[in-house]
Amino acid sequence: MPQVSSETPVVHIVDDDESQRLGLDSLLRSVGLTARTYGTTHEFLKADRLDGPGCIVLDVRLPGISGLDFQEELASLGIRLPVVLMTGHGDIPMSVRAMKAGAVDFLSKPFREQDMIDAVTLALNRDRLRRARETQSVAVLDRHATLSPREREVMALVTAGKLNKQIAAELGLSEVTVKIHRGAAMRKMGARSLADLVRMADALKDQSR
Amino acid sequence: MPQVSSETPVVHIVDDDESQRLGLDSLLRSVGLTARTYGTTHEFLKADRLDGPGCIVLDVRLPGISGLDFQEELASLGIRLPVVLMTGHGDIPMSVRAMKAGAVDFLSKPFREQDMIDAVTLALNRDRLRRARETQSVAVLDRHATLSPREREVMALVTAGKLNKQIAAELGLSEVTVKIHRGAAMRKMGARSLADLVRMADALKDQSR
DNA sequence: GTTGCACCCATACTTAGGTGTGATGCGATA
DNA sequence: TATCGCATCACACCTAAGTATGGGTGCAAC
Repeated sequence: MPQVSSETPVVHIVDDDESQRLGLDSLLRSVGLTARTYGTTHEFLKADRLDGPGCIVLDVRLPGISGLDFQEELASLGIRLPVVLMTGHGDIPMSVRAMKAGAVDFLSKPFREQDMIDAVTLALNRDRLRRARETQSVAVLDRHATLSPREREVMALVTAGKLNKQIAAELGLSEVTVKIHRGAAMRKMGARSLADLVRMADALKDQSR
Repeated sequence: MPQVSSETPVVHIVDDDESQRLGLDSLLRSVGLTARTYGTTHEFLKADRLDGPGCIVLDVRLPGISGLDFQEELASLGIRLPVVLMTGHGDIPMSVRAMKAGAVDFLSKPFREQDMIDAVTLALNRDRLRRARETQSVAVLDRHATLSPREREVMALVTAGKLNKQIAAELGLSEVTVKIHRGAAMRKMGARSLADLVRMADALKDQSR
């Protein structure tokens, strides 16, 4: 039996039809993937490890809420797992809406098993990529949070390409003080060069967008 | 009559049905947009100003080639105008394929006029954004092309955060020489600070990807 | 063969960046 | 109240960066 560490990606299957759930579950297990099944979105949201690696396979027709609406709700909840949608009674506007909202794929039932496996594989890859980027920039964000307000201010101006002298004038400080804050920013951010710091500053901007 | 300068975005309509073409043309004109119509992809590809701002409204069923295939062909031809697809006999897999390939929207005929207008507006906005980014990084690319091989080499190491001393050692040069190349790179690239240069170097990397 | 360009370097000098010592004041918290 | 983090600055010192002067080579185009 494969070990399920917190690093093992989980495929979350949300479908109100139990036989569909079981079928999908065994399909994904047959290719070595780990799956969890849920009959409702509520049940899914109560589950843990939603912040771990994985993806979601979501039926469009669910009790109480449309899978499409739920897809948008996930975003506002900060759950950024890639979503694969499936439906038995879909139409083109539905699929277009789903894809616009960032779905990895939109499969009509009955689908070919290989199509589902491909979609899930793609979704997991996309998640892995996002996570890799995320861990990098979260580390930067954490370090940036340890800066004092002044240090942040100086860092912003330094990475904007200003000279210590100009920064001092702009903030009404002496040049020495700027150098001190600048040095502290470099140290706290773990930047080994100005180029490093510039890239971190840009990563912070991307983060906030 | 509105003036059509090279800055006016053009909506390229590709549809083999003439009445459809005319209808779309007048719809778009009614909201102040400039449109061109084509009965075949061939006719479209012979047109000029395909590198100007605009977007493409493409019927899926075309003589000789599927609109979906043509969408992919456009990419390989380097034509990066956003594409809005429409069809009278579409299905979900078609729409999903189109959206995966980057289509702005996929409309089933008959569509609501407002939906087409919205799609085209979105497409034009997307094009405007891409163009703005593009002109920036193309300018950087041009300037980078004026650097001598050594200057490029030094720029790469500088923007990697290395000290002149380290660069000199790595390239087997004296530190003065490195400074000269470095200064030349800054001048030719139009960088007013090291931070500037670092961002340009990163833009170059993005470009190549 | 001269002209132009890329490339290289030494010396000398100026400005910018970085650090350490030592000191002051402020506000929050233990 | 004492201590800690933050912010501030002066003085001194060192390294790094940038520029100018002046000179050298090799290569390719005209």
